[in-house]
Amino acid sequence: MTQAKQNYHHGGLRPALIAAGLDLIKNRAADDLSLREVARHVGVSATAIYRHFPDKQALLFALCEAGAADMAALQQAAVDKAGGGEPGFQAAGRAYIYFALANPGLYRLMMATKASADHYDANASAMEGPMRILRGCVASVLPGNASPLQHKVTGLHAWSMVHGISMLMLDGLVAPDGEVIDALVQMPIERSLRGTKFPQDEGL
Amino acid sequence: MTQAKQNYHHGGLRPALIAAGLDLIKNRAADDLSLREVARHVGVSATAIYRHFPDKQALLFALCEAGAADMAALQQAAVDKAGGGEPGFQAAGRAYIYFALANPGLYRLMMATKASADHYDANASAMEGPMRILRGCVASVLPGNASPLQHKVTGLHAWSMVHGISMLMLDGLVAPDGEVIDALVQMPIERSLRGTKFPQDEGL
DNA sequence: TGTACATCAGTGAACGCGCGTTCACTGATGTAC
DNA sequence: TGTACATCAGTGAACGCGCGTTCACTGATGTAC
Repeated sequence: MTQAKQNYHHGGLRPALIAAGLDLIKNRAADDLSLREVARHVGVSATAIYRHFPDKQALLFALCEAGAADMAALQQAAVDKAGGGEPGFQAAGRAYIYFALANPGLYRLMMATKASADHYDANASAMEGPMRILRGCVASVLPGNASPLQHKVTGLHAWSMVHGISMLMLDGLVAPDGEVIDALVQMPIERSLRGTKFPQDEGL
Repeated sequence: MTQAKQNYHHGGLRPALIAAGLDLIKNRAADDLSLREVARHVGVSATAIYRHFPDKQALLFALCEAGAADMAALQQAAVDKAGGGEPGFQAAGRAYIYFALANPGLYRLMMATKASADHYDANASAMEGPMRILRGCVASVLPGNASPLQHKVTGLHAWSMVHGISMLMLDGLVAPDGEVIDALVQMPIERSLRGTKFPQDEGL
């Protein structure tokens, strides 16, 4: 019986590290995560990580990508199940918030990690997936002749609101409450249905 | 000429420490701040701090209180200048966002420091001042017969939105833009003017 | 006004901690002949 | 199929860092007589 003296992973260490990182940070209150902790969790020496990631930032960025992919998938499923349109927009908002509430540390990390650190193209944000879904929802709800500014403001209205309420709840400043969440996620929709022009459009 | 061998502060070290802490953290990108750093900035040994604060959390909490007082004062001035009512509500929202953008590290600290740490009454949040102003604005804009739920949702709509857009801009996910800010801060007002009932009120 | 003394507000050295990262290494794998 | 060897994926020791906090201390202040 040969006892391996080295923890050989056959090239599968990278996914194992990512899985461990997600495991550790998901339900954490903060977005703190140390390399050594991840290595310990996998049962590997800390320095082994450097075979698969150039540095800590790279590992964290990989976690962000995995988190954003999860989130986007959940949102897309919610939109599809709701049948798109206004109910789809609401469902996407709810999915966003509930993802954040269910994955405090990971969500914080995703928002805190400047889309690029110093290693990546600044234009390639990990949040690209959720953002594309948001744009789709906005488009499905605004009238066909809506201006780019209307698209932009409606999207930011929705994003800032779901992000804001998620953070307030995660930080313990607002008690989590499904009724409140339901009421909030329809705000951008009500707004869009009125078709009001923005002040700028009226020259105010 | 007697050279003092000890940096004696005549009981004024505490305010000096708070001022130094604010000075250091205000324009920082993150909410990191070390005791030793504050002490260095004041020109005092790190351990001197323990004469005035039981521990680091206490110093940080003092910074939060000072920051929240600043913010509330700016908001109140904005409301007064705008003459209250709807313009006052908008002005308070703008003041909130611009405070956050102008004081990144401090604002983050204020929101991250769980209103209480382990040293304080969990009910006494440092954000009490700004929250009171928000409630006043909501009341001045809603009809007299508005339900408590309407007050709650309108307030949370506004708070989550200004908090959300502030964080998105601070985190570099959305480019700071006065036009967008102007458009967003009037969302809760437009909503309130419609006087629509909430789904729950209609039994939906 | 001068002096003795209690109290208070600083000091520097030290503790123990965990971190990210580097280094020279060793053992495992897979490939060419 | 067996062997020599290049490559690759791990290892443990060590570096230097800054941190929050404790400790026994000393020098400054203010007060009672």
